Amino acid sequence: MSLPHAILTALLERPSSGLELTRRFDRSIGYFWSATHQQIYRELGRLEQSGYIRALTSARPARGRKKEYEVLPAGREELTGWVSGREDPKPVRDPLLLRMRAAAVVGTDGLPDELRRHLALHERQLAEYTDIEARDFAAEPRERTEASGTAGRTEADRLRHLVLRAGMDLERMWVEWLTEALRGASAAPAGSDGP
Amino acid sequence: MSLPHAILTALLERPSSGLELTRRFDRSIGYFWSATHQQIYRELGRLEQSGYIRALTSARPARGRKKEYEVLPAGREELTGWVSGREDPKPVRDPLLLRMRAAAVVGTDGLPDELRRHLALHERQLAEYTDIEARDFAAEPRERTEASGTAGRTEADRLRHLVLRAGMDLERMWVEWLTEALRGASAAPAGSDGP
DNA sequence: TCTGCCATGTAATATGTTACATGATTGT
DNA sequence: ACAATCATGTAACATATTACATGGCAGA
Repeated sequence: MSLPHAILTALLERPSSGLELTRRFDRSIGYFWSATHQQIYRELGRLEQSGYIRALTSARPARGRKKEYEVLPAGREELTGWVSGREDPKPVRDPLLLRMRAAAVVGTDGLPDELRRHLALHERQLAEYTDIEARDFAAEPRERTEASGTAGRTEADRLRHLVLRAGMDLERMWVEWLTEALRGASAAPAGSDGP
Repeated sequence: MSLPHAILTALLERPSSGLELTRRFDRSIGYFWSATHQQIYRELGRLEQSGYIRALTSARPARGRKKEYEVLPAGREELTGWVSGREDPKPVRDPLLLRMRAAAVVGTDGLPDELRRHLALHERQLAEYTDIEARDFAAEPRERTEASGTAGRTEADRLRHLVLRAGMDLERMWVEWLTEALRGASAAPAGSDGP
């Protein structure tokens, strides 16, 4: 049940239309919660029906017309409740790990290439995050000098920075793990599960 | 499309009934690919219809009767092809990160407790993996001395060990990240997003 | 025979993915 | 007029989750 809350968060940060939301789910928000435009439109309809959000701009429900949404008080309450609630971390579900386990049974044919490919992808993602950090969180969290605006903004920045750091830590973890995995693989490139 | 391959892998490692598979998906395999018994039974039916697996034991299709499955050659081929194919890593999708981003907007009320709870869970999971490693992969991968059986078994062990290491690395990453997140949170325990 | 557990399954719902359809706007 | 693009949507399907139903078997 996270998609509606992801949308509420995005709309609180800035009221948007469906397509604008879709674009943001391809960038900042999408770095830790992805969604397609079909999901977003469907969910916008539900959120509106539940009284959590409201459409601005025009009373015409025309098809090709831009429709902006904003969050209503009930939506903000719902989100606040969700943030403070409990939700266990979901168990890992990673197809690549599954494929390695399968390779232990049917042989590693073609796997090393795939590992190299994934390594490159994760390195690229890490580089992207590093750029974002340099741009959006340049200095280290200074100890809240009087020059840094309201205390609220500082705390919000700390949280957003933490989220980005999690993304970076994850990418780094995969880069290191894949590097280690390939170190052993190069010695035995082909399938070698015996007869 | 990973669940059928997870099941094929599990059945190749050892022919099993649906319930036995369910149990294994709660332990070893479940550490990187979880599934409920409903998913498993449904998928077993499909795999049988596709000619990838076959039911052993008895011709009686009775309801409460145990039914063991084994993988057919076509199933092994399907799995081999999947291992060597391409599949991009899925973008991260983590509710906790989403909640932190939401907390940056609506306040961090109740979050630190939840972070502590997650920290404890990840520490426990890491400890469990550490136990498994000590039990199943005690010695470091010796350089394939003549005493270590067939070369194939050694390679398979290396792969299984790598998968476990990925799980450990992930847990460690979360433990460190949550610890860091909590270091800053204790100073400002309540919601503080300002007016 | 009753209780508890093993084992397999159905049904309903929620969520996510893929392909396609339709109208509006802008530039040529 | 036409093409390209913006913008919102429908439909069909695939996958995952939750709750419940049914039968078999073993022991008190």
